[in-house]
Amino acid sequence: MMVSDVWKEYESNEISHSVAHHLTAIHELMDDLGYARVSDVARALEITRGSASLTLKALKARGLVVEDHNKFLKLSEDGRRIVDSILAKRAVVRKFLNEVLKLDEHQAEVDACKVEHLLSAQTGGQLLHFVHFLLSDDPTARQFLAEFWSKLDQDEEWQWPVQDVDQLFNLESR
Amino acid sequence: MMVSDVWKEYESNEISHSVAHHLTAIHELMDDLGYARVSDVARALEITRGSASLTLKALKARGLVVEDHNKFLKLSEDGRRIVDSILAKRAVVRKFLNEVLKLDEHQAEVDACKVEHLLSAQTGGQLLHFVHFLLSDDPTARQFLAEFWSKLDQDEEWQWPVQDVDQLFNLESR
DNA sequence: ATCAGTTGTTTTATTAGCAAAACATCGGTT
DNA sequence: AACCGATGTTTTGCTAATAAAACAACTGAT
Repeated sequence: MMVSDVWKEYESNEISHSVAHHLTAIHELMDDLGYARVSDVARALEITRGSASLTLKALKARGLVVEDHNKFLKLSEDGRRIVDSILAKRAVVRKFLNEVLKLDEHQAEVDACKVEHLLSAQTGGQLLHFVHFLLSDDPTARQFLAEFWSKLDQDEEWQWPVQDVDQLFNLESR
Repeated sequence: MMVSDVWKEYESNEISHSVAHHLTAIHELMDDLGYARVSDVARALEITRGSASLTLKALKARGLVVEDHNKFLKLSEDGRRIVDSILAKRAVVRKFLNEVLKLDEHQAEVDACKVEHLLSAQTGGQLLHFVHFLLSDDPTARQFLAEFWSKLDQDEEWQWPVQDVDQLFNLESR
């Protein structure tokens, strides 16, 4: 497959990492404080008020954030839907990394946070399906996980990156 | 968990999406053409020669790319290791998305391309373990996949994003 | 030998995202 | 009334990554 067709879709993503976190910050501030102003967002993200002011101005222009009569911020309907999808993806990725792949909580959180805004809705949905079944009471799922984890313990000396991924997977050479 | 601790690690990533693709472009051009010049990289990535020239100059300064006596580019030892780890992560993510979660090949390629440079080595390694076992001949793995896929077929009307992720996973509300 | 095409670089400009600093405003204290 | 602190905005400057355009150098064909 040609690379050039695919790689530019990264930039064409409508929700950048920064935007994703400005929006989720508003969401969490509403939960925690009951309100969210420019300064609160700036504090939550540990950036200056000036930076937050500019980014949030753009988000108001895009209709994702609305401003109260007294400078209080709120997510619009569109903004709320975006935050919901991002938090859902973050939750399912974090759960998969931590509870299935057994990565420590911090690493799972960091990696989930990095990819949450990049995964397609399809990918998020399928992953949710997968993790839900995998961590369910289904005996086949239980047995599979038990065997996987026991194999993990055996192979603890295993190192990344590998040279033989292609051989391992029998990948076509493109 | 506090968000502010985590979200800034995104920018602190030493390998940006752009850098990842400049490096892998050189790798693939060496395979396909036997050589890689600035113009070849620019063509492969569909950017201007000027842009490629500047980015590659920075990569030479970082020691990831070395230049021949006659403007021919090559990956350094460090550059080669980075490309290896990126391609390995891309391959395993693509395989997981396509062959396990049953996303179509294009979607799997796009999503893998987006996250390949962001995943930690640990995450890549664990995912490789997981996918390797999941797609092996092990009867438990086979049975698990068969049951998962049959459930997928049953739930085809399923929609993303969901409102009940928390309920589904019994997530703490932070 | 000239002319055309390719190549590589540099300069200028743009966008996103940040910091830093200056500025204005508002609210409460004294 | 004067002051202080918090808030919000704007301006300036920075970096990464791009485009566009100008320029220089090399190559090959006629």
